[in-house]
Amino acid sequence: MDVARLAGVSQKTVSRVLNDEPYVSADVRRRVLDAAEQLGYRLNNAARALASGRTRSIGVVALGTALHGPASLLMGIERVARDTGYALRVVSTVEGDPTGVAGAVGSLLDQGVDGIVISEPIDDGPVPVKIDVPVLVLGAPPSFSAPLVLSVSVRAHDMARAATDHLLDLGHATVHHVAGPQRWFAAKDRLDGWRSALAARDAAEPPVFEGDWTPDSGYAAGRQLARTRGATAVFAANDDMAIGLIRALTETGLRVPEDVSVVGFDDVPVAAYVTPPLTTVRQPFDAVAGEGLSLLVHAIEKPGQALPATAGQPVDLIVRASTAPPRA
Amino acid sequence: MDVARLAGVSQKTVSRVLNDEPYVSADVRRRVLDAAEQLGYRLNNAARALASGRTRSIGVVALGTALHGPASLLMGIERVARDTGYALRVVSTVEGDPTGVAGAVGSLLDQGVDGIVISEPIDDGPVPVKIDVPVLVLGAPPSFSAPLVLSVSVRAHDMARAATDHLLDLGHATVHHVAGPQRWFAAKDRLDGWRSALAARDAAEPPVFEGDWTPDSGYAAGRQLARTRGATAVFAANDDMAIGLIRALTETGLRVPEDVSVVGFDDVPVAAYVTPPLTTVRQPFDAVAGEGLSLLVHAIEKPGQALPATAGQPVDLIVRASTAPPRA
DNA sequence: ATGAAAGCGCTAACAA
DNA sequence: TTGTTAGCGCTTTCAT
Repeated sequence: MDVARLAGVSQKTVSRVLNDEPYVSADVRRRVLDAAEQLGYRLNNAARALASGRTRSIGVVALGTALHGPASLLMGIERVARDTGYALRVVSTVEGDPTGVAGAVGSLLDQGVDGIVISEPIDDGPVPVKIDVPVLVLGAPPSFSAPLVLSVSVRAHDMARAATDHLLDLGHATVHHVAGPQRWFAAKDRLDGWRSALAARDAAEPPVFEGDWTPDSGYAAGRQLARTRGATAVFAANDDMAIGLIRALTETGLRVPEDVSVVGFDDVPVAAYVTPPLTTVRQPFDAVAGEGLSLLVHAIEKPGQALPATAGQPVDLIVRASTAPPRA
Repeated sequence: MDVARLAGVSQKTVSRVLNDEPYVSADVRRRVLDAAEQLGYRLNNAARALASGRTRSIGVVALGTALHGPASLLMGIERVARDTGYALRVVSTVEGDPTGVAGAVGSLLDQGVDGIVISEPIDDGPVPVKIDVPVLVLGAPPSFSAPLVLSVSVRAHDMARAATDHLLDLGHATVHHVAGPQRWFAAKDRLDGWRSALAARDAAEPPVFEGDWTPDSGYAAGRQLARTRGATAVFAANDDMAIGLIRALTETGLRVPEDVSVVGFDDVPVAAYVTPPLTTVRQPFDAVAGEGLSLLVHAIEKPGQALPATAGQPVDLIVRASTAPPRA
C-alpha cells in the first residue's frame, strides 16, 4: 500500500497507527501519520468491515414523518451515535408499506449494522426476521427475536397520567381524551395513562376521540366536543391536536380555559406562544436517546456483560394558561 | 459457499441470481432462491462494496434540528433514496462543531458513499475536503470541489418575494422582516427575496430583525415592532417566529390583521389553526427532495451523461386570515 | 515493536 | 448459460 511504502513500514503497521493500537513507536507513528496526511489517505470502510466483521454503524428504523417527537428523537440518536463513534444508517417505515418494520429491519441487516434502534414503532404485528445484532426499542414494548433486546421508555404513560391528574386536581369532574392513532404505541401509552388516572379517582371515562396527530383531527374532535354537555377538560395526545382543538372550541364560542381546559403533549416550540399558551408535558427526547444508545453501544462492545443501570427520566409537566379550575 | 453447494451451482451463479443478472435459467434461479431462503442467506454488503467499488448508499449531511423544514426535507430524501434502491447514511452538523460541513462530509467519505446530499447547509465557510463522488446541494449555492456538484433550489427567494408582494398588493406602504439567522442560506434567501420585492416597488426598507427560527425570537421581535410607528405589515422567515410575533403584538394590544398583517413561511401543520390562521408560503420539500435525488442518482449511475431537465417548483402562497389591507 | 501471510465474501474479467 | 480465477483493501494470526 502506498502509505506503507512512503512511510517505509509494513501495511500492518499503518493499520496499527490508524487504529490507535498499542506497540507503535512514536517515531513510526509520526511517519505514518504524515504519509497518510500527505496522500489524503482514508481507510476503506468496506474492507475493514469485511475483514473485521464489524461495521461500526448503527441502523435506525424511523417513522417517516417530520412530526416533532419522532424527528427530535432521530436527531438525538444521531448526536449520540456520532459521539460514540458509530455511523448512522436510517430507514423509515412508510405508511402503506406492507413489510413495515420487518422490511426496514431486513434492509438494515442487508446493509450490515452492529446494532439496531427501533424508534417509536407503530404496531405492525410480529416482525418475522432473524435479527443477529442487539436491538434497542425506544418507546414501545420489545417484541423481536434477537440476541439481546433493550428497551428504553419515554414514560409516556406516566406523563399522560400526570397531565390528567393535573386537570383532575384542578377540580374537573372528568377529563376527555383526544387520542393519537392507536396503532402507535406512543398513542396507546398516553391513552392508558389517561385511563389509569381516571380510574384512580373513580372518574367517569368519556368516549375517546381518535385523531391522527394532525391539528385537523384535533379540530374535528373539538367540533364534536363543543356539542358534548359537561365537557370541561380535555387532554390531547399531542400539541398539534390540542391547538386544532382549541381553535374549534374558540370558534364555537367556548373559551379556553374559562369554559374548557386543554392539556397537550410534547411541548413543541410554539406551545408557549399560541393563544392561550398551552399547558403540556415535555418529553425528554435527548435523554432517552442518550440513555438508550449508551445501552446499545455497551451491548455491542461488551456482549454478555451486565448492562449499566439507567436513571429514568423525570416527568415534566409545564403548566401554562390553557388550564384552570372549572367554573362554579 | 453454502448456498452454492446446496443449490448445486457455482458461487458466481448464486451471485448472478441474487443480483438479477441475465443469463440464468429459470430452473437454476429457482434452486438458488430456494437454497438462499432456506439458509436465511443475505449478501454481505461489505464484501460487495469492496469487490464492486460501489456502496449503494447515499450520505446526507443534515442539520441537527427537528425544525419542520429540515426534518421534512430529510424524510423526503429518505423516501426517494429508498425508492431508488439506495441506503441512507446520515450525519448532522452540530452547532458548536468547528469542523462543520467539512467534518460531516469527511465522515461520510470515510464510511464510503456513492453520492452526498448536503441539505440546507448553513454558511460555514469553504469546505476543504477532496470529495470524489457527486454532490447534491439542496437549497444553497454549490461551493465544493467535487467531480460533479448539482444543486436544486427550494426557490426561497421567489417565495419570500411572493409573500412580500402579497402584503404590498394589499396596500401596505412597506413590509418589515423578521429574518432567520443569516448564517443559514435559507434565511439569507428569504431576506433577499423580501428586499427585492421592496426594491421593485420603491418601498422603504425598514431595519431587519434577525431571529433564530424560534417563536421566542419572533416574540422578541414583536415586542420591538409594537413600539415601531407605522409598522403595518411583517413578513417572518418562518411560521414559528410568526406565531411568536403575533403573540407579542396581541399582548401589546395590537390586533392581527386589523392593525398589523403577518405572513409566515413553511406552512407548518398548525399554521391554519393558530389565531388568526396564518397566511404563509408552503415549501415543496418532497418535490425538491425527489427532483434532487433523481439528479444525484442519475449522476451516480450514468456518469458523464447529460442530466435530465427538471421541472422547477411552483410558488405556493397560502392566504389565510393574518393578512388584510392596512386601516385607512 | 514490527512484519509476513492468509483470507474475510463478494464481483470482474475471462473462459468454456 | 455456467464456471474459474483473481483480486478488492483491510484485519487477523502468527512469527520474529
